[in-house]
Amino acid sequence: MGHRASPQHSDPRDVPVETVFAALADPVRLAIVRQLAGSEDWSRACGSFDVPVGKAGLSHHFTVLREAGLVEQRDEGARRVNRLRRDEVERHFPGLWRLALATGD
Amino acid sequence: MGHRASPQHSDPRDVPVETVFAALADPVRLAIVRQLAGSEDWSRACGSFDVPVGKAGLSHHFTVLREAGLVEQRDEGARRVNRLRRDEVERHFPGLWRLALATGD
DNA sequence: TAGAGTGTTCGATGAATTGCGAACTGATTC
DNA sequence: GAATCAGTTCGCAATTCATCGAACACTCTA
Repeated sequence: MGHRASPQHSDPRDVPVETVFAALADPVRLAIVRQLAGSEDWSRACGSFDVPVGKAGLSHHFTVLREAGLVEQRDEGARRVNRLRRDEVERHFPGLWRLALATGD
Repeated sequence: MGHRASPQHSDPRDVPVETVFAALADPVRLAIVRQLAGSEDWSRACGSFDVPVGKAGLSHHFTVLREAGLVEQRDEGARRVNRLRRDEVERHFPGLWRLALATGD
């Protein structure tokens, strides 16, 4: 029977810019966001990212990204798949993706 | 005799974007930056900002802002005056000021 | 030169963050 | 149904961060 509780999301319009900056200030979360940016929407499960933390830490980082309004998650069978909220975030924080995703060469 | 040691600055081009995000993720530092943005260059001494921290904390926050390449400081007599590095930062992190200075209404 | 003003540094403290392993839930597969 | 896979939650240790008061250094003024 039971469903799994759907993850709780924030609307980017309700998120203060400090929260967005704090979310992206962590190297693990920035790596997640960058890998997500190079992937198709809903194509990546949480465990599929190349980051140096265990799954408990990973779960925490996705919570932070969700609450910052940067990532959306959806359950798909046993897996939880992700997408970057490209358009909503770009509308409310124009230029943020350009900054966050720049390689910094 | 003795001079006072000039503050040490980072070139915005050498600063990773995580560091910039971390600097701006703190509400006190964001308030400083916003007040600085509304002031003429070199017109504001460190102690002139309306933020709810003592001077020890204030000194720390200015160090963080300097090392993030966001603020420049210069000694002027007994006072240390500040300016926002508007152009250099805008060149290397285009759109950052627009994000950081937006009122979020 | 004594005092006031401005800002830095030090040491301590408390809070928040990050990380891990273990136990747990739900979904899939055998 | 049993084993497995994906992810969450809990409890804990380690680290970092923000903050304060006190002591210090430097500059200006009286």
